[in-house]
Amino acid sequence: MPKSKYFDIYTVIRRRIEDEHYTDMLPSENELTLEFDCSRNTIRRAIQLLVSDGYVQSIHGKGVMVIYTPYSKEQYTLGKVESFSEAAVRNRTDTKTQVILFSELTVDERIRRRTGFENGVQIYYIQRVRYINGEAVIIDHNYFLKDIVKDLTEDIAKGSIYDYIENTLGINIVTTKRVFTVQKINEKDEKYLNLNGCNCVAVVENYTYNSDGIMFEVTQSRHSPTYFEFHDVATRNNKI
Amino acid sequence: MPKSKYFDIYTVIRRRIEDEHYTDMLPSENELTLEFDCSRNTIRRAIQLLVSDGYVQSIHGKGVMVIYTPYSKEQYTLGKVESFSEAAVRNRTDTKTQVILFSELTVDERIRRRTGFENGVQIYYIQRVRYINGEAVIIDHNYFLKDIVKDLTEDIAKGSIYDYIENTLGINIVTTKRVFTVQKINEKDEKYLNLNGCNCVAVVENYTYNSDGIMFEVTQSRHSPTYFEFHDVATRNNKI
DNA sequence: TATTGTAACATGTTTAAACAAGTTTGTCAA
DNA sequence: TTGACAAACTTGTTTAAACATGTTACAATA
Repeated sequence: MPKSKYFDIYTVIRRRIEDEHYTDMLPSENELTLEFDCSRNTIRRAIQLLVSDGYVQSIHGKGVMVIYTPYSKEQYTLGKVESFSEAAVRNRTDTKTQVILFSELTVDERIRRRTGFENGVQIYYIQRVRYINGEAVIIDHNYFLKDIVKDLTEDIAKGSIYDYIENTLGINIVTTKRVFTVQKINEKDEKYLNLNGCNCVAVVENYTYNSDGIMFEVTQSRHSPTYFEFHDVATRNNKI
Repeated sequence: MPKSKYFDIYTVIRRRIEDEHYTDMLPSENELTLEFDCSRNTIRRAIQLLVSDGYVQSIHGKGVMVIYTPYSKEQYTLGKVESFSEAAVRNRTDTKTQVILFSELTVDERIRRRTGFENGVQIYYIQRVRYINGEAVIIDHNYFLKDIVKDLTEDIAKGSIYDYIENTLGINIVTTKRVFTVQKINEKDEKYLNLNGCNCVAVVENYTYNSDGIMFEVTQSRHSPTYFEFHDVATRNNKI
């Protein structure tokens, strides 16, 4: 559904920045309004997206400055809400997934504390090892609400569960809350991951909400430090 | 400068969510428009900020759902663009800063590759150890453009450089790009930090831009895993 | 009873206009 | 030459209106 005008404009301008067509400043909002034949508000909305991507920065009274810098060496970047497979595809890497546990169970007190799901709810609990270029780099612990992610199978888990969720089930993923920590390795990390002598892993806890505002997934991803790299852009609200 | 209406409204609603005055859904945009005596657009702008905070999620045709969950155990959270001292103050922790290197130098090829600053530019290079509740938990390597961060002294570095930058120099920090990795410890980490047996540190590289769009600071913060916790909210753009 | 349709509500997109406020530049006066 | 000032730009905030689209609930219909 390529519906909205502002998103199309955003895409065009973003591409131009990546192609270094714009390097110093964007054309003024009025000029862009003329080029894209739309209102100033629509242009401003597109620019807002570029700001939150860290591509440009608006300067009151002067214009919109391009601050985009292409990343060079990254191997694996979770930029937005994206799955392992998506990121791998984007980075054109060879990937494989090994399911080491596929279970269905009922949330008890221990799992409730870990995930935030309510006691008594039915869930899938899956453990998977992720390989990039033949190296084991991530162990995922997935908890899915059975009510929402219906009829999950081990076979699906071998591929992309996100693809199944979005394209087969038609669930929209809207918000993801993440918590990053660094933790000492446990036995499974040691058994499966290529750790290169590290005794710690990068841990990303994901809490994913669908378009009904229901948190239907909790995932803990334990990354071998070697391949872990995460990018983020923050903009400050300068008002009191 | 508490100028804008939408930001005030955002602050009020955010407070109400934190106080659990709103738990399931926000009032509709039309109701909020009446209460705050403003246009619908202004309400929508306030809600937009709450969405990017991960406090609420809009559901087309239904309403705006509250998905706020208070954090419980966090010790140290860099939620936005905030300095060590700010975060510490927010979390009401005892902090101390020890300056272990204060130098002024010219960017050479090695520093250029590390920071992205141009060759020949004058910078401050500072190393600092940060203590929380008496424990050494972070080593900061700061690089500041001398042209912009003028007259920095070791004395200022002992306190909050960000306070000096913002309040004394009047520089506005707008955008920060961050890269997270996990790296093996080096000699300085081992010498200064409380590592609790970990042989890795959480590394956050900060690239900070002022309101002129100039990147004037590059900082590498090396965190002891024990105290490191980072929160993030991502929202997905569902358009093609 | 079950289904359909519709009205009333919700958020999403787009336009237009007006004014506020910061920056740049050229002109005019000292 | 220098300084002051105003005009012409820039982005920032706010309002108003119209229409699109998704959801809910209720009433009419089969």
